[in-house]
Amino acid sequence: MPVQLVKIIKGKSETPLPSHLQEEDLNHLQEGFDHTNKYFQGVVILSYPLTKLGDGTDFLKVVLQDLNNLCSRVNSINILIYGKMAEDCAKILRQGDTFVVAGFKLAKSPTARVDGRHSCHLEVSEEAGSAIYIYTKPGTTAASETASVSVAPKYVYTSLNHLKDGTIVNLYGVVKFFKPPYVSKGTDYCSVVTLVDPSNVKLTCTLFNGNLDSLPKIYKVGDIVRFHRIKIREYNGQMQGITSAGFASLTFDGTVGAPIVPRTSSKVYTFMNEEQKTIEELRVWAASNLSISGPAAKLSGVQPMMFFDLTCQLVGKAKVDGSSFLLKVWDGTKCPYPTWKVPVEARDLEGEKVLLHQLRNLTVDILVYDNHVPLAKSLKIGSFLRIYSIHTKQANADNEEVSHIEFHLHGGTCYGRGIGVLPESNPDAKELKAFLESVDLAESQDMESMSSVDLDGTFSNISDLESHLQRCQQLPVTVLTDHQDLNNTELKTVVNSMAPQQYRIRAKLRTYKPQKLYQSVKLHCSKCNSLQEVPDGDDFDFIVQGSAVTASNPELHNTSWYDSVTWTTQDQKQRKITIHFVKHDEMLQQPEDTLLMIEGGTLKEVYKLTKRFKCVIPVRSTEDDLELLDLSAPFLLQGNIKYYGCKQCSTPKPVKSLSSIAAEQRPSWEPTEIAQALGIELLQYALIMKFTLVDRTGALNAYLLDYEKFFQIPASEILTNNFLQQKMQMTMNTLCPPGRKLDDLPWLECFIKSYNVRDEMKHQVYYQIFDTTVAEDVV
DNA sequence: TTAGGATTTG
Repeated sequence: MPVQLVKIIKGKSETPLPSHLQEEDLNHLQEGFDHTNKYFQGVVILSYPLTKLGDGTDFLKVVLQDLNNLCSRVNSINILIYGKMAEDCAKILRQGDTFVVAGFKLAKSPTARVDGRHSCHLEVSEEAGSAIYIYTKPGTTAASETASVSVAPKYVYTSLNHLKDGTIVNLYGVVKFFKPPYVSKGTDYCSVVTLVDPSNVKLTCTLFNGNLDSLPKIYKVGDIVRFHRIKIREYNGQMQGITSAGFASLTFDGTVGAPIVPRTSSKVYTFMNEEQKTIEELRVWAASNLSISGPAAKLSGVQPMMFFDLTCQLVGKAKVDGSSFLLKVWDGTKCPYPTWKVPVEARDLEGEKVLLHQLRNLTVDILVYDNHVPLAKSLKIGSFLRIYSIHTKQANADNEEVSHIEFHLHGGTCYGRGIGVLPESNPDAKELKAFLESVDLAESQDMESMSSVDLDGTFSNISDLESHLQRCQQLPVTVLTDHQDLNNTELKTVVNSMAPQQYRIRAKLRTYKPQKLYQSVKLHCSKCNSLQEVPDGDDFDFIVQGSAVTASNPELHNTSWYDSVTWTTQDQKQRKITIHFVKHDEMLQQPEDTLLMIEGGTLKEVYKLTKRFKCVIPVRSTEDDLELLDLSAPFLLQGNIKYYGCKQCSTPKPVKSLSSIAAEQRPSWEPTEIAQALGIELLQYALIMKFTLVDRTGALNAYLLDYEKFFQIPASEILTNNFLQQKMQMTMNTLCPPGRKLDDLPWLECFIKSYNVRDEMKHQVYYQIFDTTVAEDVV
C-alpha cells in the first residue's frame, strides 16, 4: 500500500502505522544516519502543482512542518515525490493534512540556502519502496467526505456510465470480451478488452505494453478486472479505454465463491477488504446478468465447420513456412473424426519424440497463421494453453478415401482469436492436468475401442451410425415435392432426348461444385435471370465513404413522416451524421420496429445501427429528396442481411416513396415491399451448385438454384450464419459421403428439366433440378 | 505507433 489515506475519527486514526516503524525527529534527518524502519511525520504547509520531469515522470513537491520543532530555526523540510506516488498524492493531498513518509531517501537540498528549510530533502517513490500515509480530518478532502468506513482506499473508482473524455480513471469491470495479448504491428503487445459493470455500460479498452506480463491476465469471459490509471477517450462516438503511463491491472476469477487472488505482474499493489467486497459483488451481479457460455469444446466434441476455444497441452511444435506454424496439442479426449496431420520435416518438430509417438492418436495438429506465429513460436512444450476461436474445416485430400478435419487458427484477431498461456495454478489448467494424468494411453491406442463415438449426439454407438448409413443407401436422400405419379427416366434416355422436357430421375451424386459451399451463394435477379457475386464489405465501405462527401440537406430534415437528428463526431474528422427515423402515426416506434435512413455514417456505424433497429437504408441528399446510394451497395440492411437491387432492372425512385408504407396500419417493412416502393428489383440470395448425377446408364450435370426449398436453409443467411454453413455441409456429406465408392452412395430422387442455350457459336442442353428437397430425416 | 471486437476461405 504505497499511499494510504487514513481518516481520523474522534481525533484518532483507526489504522495505526505498521509497528516496525519508529518516528524520526527532524534533527536526525541527516546523512549518515540509518533511516530504515523510520518514518517522518509533518503537517503539509505547502504543496506545489503536480508537474512532469523531462523524462515524463510525474513529480510533486510538498513542504512539511514538524510540529514538535516549531520553535526551531529550521522546522520545515522539502519532500520530493516521484512517479505514480506523486500523481496519487496530488489527488488527495490538502494543506493541513498530516503526512507520514517512510522508506525515503535522504539527499542534500540544493534550495536550502534560498528557502531556509532543512539542509536535506526526502525523496520518495514507489520504486524505492516508500510508503506514504496521509491523515486527514473528516470533511477536509473530497475523498473523506464520501468515505463511509474508517479506512478509505485512496483510489476512487468510476463506474462505466460516468466516464468522461480525456480523463484518467480507476475502474472495475467484468470481462465481456477479450483478445488475448498478441504482437501488434508496432512495438508492443496488444490486448483488447471489453468490460461491463452493473451500470450496464460497456467499455472497450485497447491496451498496449512492450511487456507481455504487464497486460491483464484474462483467461475467460466473466473474469473481473481492476484497472488503475486507464485513460478515457472518445472514439467513434463511444468511450474507449487506452493504456496511459502507469497503467496497472489486477484480474480475478469471476466465479462466485472462488478464492479472491489477484493476478498481476506488479509487485506492489493495494488491495483491501473493501476491494474484496467489490469483487464479490461484481461476481454476483455477473452471475445473473452476463452470459459467459463461451464456445469451449473438447476435442471429442468438435464438429466440422465450427469455431471453438480449446484448453489443451502443447506436445509439439514445428515451423511450416513463413506464414504458418504448427502446434501439436491434446486435451485427453479423442476427436470423433479422422484429423489431418500437417507434413513437416522431422528435424523441424520440437517435442519429446517418445511422448509424441505415444500420444499420436490423441494429439491434433493446429495450424496457426500470420500474426499468431511469433507467439506460437515462443510457446514452451508442455505448457497449458487456451487457444481461442480455432476453426475446424472438413476436407479431403486427393489420396484419401475419407474426409478429415483440419484445425486452423487463422490470421487476425476477430472474435478474440489468439493463444493464451495458462499458468499451472489456473483452475482449468489444474483440472486438465489431472485429467491428462488419468488418461489410459494403452486404451487410446486401441482404435476399435475409441470408434464408438458420439457423432453430434445422434448416434450413441457405431451400430446406430451404420444403420443410419444403411438407411441412406436404401431410401432416397432427396424427395420430390410434386410429380410423384411420374415414372423414373434413366439418365441415358434423358441425355439422348430433345430439350426442353421434364423428367423424374433416380441417381447418385458422384460429385458437386463448388466444394467450398460458401462459394455457392450468389445474387439472382428473377427478372433478367442474371447471377452475380455477393459484393464484399470493401465495395460497400467505398460507396458509403463516397456518399459521406455529400452534405445532408437541412431542408429535407424533419418531414411529416420522419424525424431527423444530426450530430458531429468528436474525432478529428468532425464528420456530420444525420439519421432520419421513420415515424408511424406521427410517432416514433420501438427501435426494433423502426426503419431509419442514415447519411454520412461509416460502414461500422451502419452495421451498429442494424443491431438495434429493424431496417437501415443508407441515403444521401439531393436538392429535393433523399436518394439511395449506388446499387453496388445494399439499399437495405435488416439484421445481418444485406439486400441488393439489380442494377439492370431497377429504376430507383426518390426515398419519399416509402412514406406510403410508413402510413400503413402496421408497417411490416418487408424487403420485397420496400424494394417495390423504391423501384428496386430485389436480388435474391440463391445457392447455385452443379451436381454430377450418375445412374447405371449414364451421367449428366444438373444445376441447382435454391433459395431455400432444397436445403431448407435460407440462402440469404448462409454467409452470415456459421451454424447454417455447418448444417449445409452435413447435408452434403449425407448426399455425397466423401471417400465412398459409387455403389455405397445413397440414391437421390430428383425432378429435372432440360433446356436449350443457344448462341452464335454453339447449342447446348442444360439441366436444372427443381421441385426437389432433401429428405426430412437427412436435414 | 500499435488498435479501435464483430471469424477464413491458407
